[in-house]
Amino acid sequence: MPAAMARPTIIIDGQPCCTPPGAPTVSEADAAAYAAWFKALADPTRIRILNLLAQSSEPVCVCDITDQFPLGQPTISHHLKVLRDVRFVVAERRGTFMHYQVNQACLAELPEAARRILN
Amino acid sequence: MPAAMARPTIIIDGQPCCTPPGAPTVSEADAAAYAAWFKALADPTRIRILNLLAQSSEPVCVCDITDQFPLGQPTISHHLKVLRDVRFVVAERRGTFMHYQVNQACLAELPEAARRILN
DNA sequence: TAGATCTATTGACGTTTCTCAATGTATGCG
DNA sequence: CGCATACATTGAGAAACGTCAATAGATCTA
Repeated sequence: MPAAMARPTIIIDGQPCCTPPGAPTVSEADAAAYAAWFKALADPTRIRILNLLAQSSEPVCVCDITDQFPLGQPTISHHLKVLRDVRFVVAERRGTFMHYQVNQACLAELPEAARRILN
Repeated sequence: MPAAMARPTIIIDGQPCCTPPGAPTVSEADAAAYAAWFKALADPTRIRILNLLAQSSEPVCVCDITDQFPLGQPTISHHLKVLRDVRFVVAERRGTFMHYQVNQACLAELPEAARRILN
């Protein structure tokens, strides 16, 4: 609130500044965790990688993902690591191939997070 | 897909590499737009600012927001601008005060975006 | 008009992010 | 074993981000 005066005395246009809000209900730790989730989604390529994986009923190998983007294999591998770190995708080996698929369970927690933030 | 061989001939552990996925259904433009939304949420402070605003039935002035965080006023102002730019919050003047509130309509589009990405 | 207050903008600095080229690792095959 | 293939990691460079101090703009009051 404005530091200069005690609150109830501030009147502007017949209205007080505002009733002071309480502290956020989401803790700093939770906010950091949610931000990490959203950060993983904050890149167009990762959005489209998720979209591509979500369309396939079977796990998809890295080379087939790479084929769909004008980016090098290390870059795709980097994005997949970001998505893996927040568990939005899971990987499985088959021979020399790595097969990726979306982790529905983890992504399903997003709306619940949004609800907690906005409640 | 692997460049070295034609697909049907690849057999590893009795399994082909994988059936090639189609292109992403989300366009580059849409992915960029969604990424911009998530980017606005990809910071703990902005998460908590939204959370704070969502708790208040009335619009909240900047000074009352600033009071809740160990950050300077320009930094809070910057975060509010980021949230304004994607319309997650709206602002209104009352005298010298700016009053912010969440834009429920805009935030309500997020689950729909998630559905389109993961469909 | 002059001063005070609230908020926004600018410029700078360090950190993080995205991308690529080069290299490393793991697995399978001959 | 040695080679080939698929993927991961490292390091570097450019761009974007978060933060602050300083300044500017906008509005009210006297």
